[in-house]
Amino acid sequence: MYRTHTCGELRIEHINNTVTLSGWVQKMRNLGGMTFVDLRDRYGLTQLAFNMETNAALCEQARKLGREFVVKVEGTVQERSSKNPKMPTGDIEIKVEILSILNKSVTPPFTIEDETDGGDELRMKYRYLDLRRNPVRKNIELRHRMAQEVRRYLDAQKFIEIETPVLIKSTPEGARDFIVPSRMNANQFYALPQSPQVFKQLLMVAGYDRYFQIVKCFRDEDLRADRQPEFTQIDCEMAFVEQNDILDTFEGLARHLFKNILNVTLEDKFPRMAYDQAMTLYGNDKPDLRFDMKFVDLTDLAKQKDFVVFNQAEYIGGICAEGCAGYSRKELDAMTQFVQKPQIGAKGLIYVKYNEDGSIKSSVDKFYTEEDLMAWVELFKAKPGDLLLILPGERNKTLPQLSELRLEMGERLGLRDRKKFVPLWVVDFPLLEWDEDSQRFHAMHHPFTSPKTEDVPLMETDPGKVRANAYDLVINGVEIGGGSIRIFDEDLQKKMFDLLGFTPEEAQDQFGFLMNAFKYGAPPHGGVAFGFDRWVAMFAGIDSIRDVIAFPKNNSGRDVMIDSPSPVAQAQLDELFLKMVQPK
RNA sequence: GGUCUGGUAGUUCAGUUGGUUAGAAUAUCGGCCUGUCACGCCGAGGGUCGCGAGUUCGAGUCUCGUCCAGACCGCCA
Repeated sequence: MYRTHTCGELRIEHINNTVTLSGWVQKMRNLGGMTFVDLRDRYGLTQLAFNMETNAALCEQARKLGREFVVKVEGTVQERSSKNPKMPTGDIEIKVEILSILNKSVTPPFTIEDETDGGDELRMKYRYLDLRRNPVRKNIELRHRMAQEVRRYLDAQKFIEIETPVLIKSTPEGARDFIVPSRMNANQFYALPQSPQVFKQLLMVAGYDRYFQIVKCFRDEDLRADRQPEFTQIDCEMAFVEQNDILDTFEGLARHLFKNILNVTLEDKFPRMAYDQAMTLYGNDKPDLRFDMKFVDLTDLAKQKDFVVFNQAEYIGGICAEGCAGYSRKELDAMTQFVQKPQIGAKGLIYVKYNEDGSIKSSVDKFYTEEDLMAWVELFKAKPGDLLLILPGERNKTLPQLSELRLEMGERLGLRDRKKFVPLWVVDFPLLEWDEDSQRFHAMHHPFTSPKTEDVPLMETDPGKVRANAYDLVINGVEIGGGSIRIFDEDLQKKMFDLLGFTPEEAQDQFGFLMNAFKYGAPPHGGVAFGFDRWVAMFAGIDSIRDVIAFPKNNSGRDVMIDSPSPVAQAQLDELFLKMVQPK
């Protein structure tokens, strides 16, 4: 037998018990006459004590252990003569009687400690060692508990978990597909799913009216800290529901997870905000509502004087940064540089200081009187001591720039508290967005999203104005999930494909199976998918989803541990009728 | 596809206007030490300065190219 207990469970009440423990050598402390060894497993640390006086041979053996050796010990639990209140097992130690080395270890390339000395790259290469560290293990365990709670909640709501295929068909819409060549079907390819979208809709047609799956999805696009080529969704679909039924059901899921994992009670009804309003007030379709700082539209008021920068601007908007009137020239310059970064791209930043003493100082004093500026201050509802930050320009460029500025100010003012959680449903997304490159409309959500009934006539006259029955769940400015009520009518779906620029033949070729299915009694249905990795990262209080994935890929989509992707043998290529081409 | 930052001991980093033998901490190894738990003390080994070219009497340092890593933009229905 390898163990009677884990390394995390022995306490003072186990004194005099004879126990067997197995684990890894975390640390050795050789004091000469005595040697202490910290033994580690998933559950904790237990101190092993060896004494030269009582058993010299055993103590000599213990001194030869190295970091990360795997050992089994048998011995007696004894009370420590000097206890360690920082450790759960700090009151006891094992007086070892038998020590067996189960496996040796070479010296690990970095220290297996909470604060490791290893850099990211090295820890990725030796991920199996990094996973031994507490902070990483905690994230993986958190992920497990969240997955279990998702299943518990959805099962109680009569959802059933159904697996869908991974080798499916490539479709032109959306992200780039990963493709898999077929050996048995020469020159034909499977694609890995970007999501199980069409399968879950087919399950609705099949009458499985509440489906879910915690499932891998694949998108061959460039990566970020919060994006991986393969990622996990909580994928859900319901039949015989309207938008509100879905929002209520999944608000329930969110509340369940927050309560059972973080012990955070969220409000009973999540606020809902139309997409247009989110863009106007926050310049962003996923506003962070942990703080207010709404945009104020200054366009009309500011255009009354001889200031050409404003008079030429389509839109002038600003935010009120509370208590920032005391900002120095240096701080204001830093803010200006922030909005001028290429990623943000504003030309400049205008400020108005509403000082504590009621006086006003601005960067546009030459063009506006104190009375003019006082009218701005009133429009912003600013208090003495506040600072107005204003950006002019094209509306659809300035709103996102102002959003970046708002988030930066929120950060500087400490308003983005990681312990605070503010959920929001953003609803009424546009059905389509115009794509300049291809000179056609793209589906903003996906091609199966239903337009709002009252907007259907606009599909003929002004497709860009059509709103969709689509919604995103946003928490703290992070898009946690999104979904829509689907089209379940064959004719409407055809019209949608037509708007997206598919010929009837192309639509039939790509999505014929779905439209055929709709001929056989498709129920009204809709669903939602949550980015599970992002949700776990948020609960873990971190920004990178890599830290909540056991074996993540790097920036370039490589797994540096197994070194993939990698070339394959010529014979494999031949079997698949593939030929290599040298990249330019 | 683009912008920016970085690459020096096993590891994390420092390295001055371009100038002697490239340092520190930690890890590793050896010695001492009977209550440590970031043990302590003494000592030792450990470097193609990512790679290639160039400028120079002289390059870790400057220039160009290249590879790798990270962040961001484009992209991601």
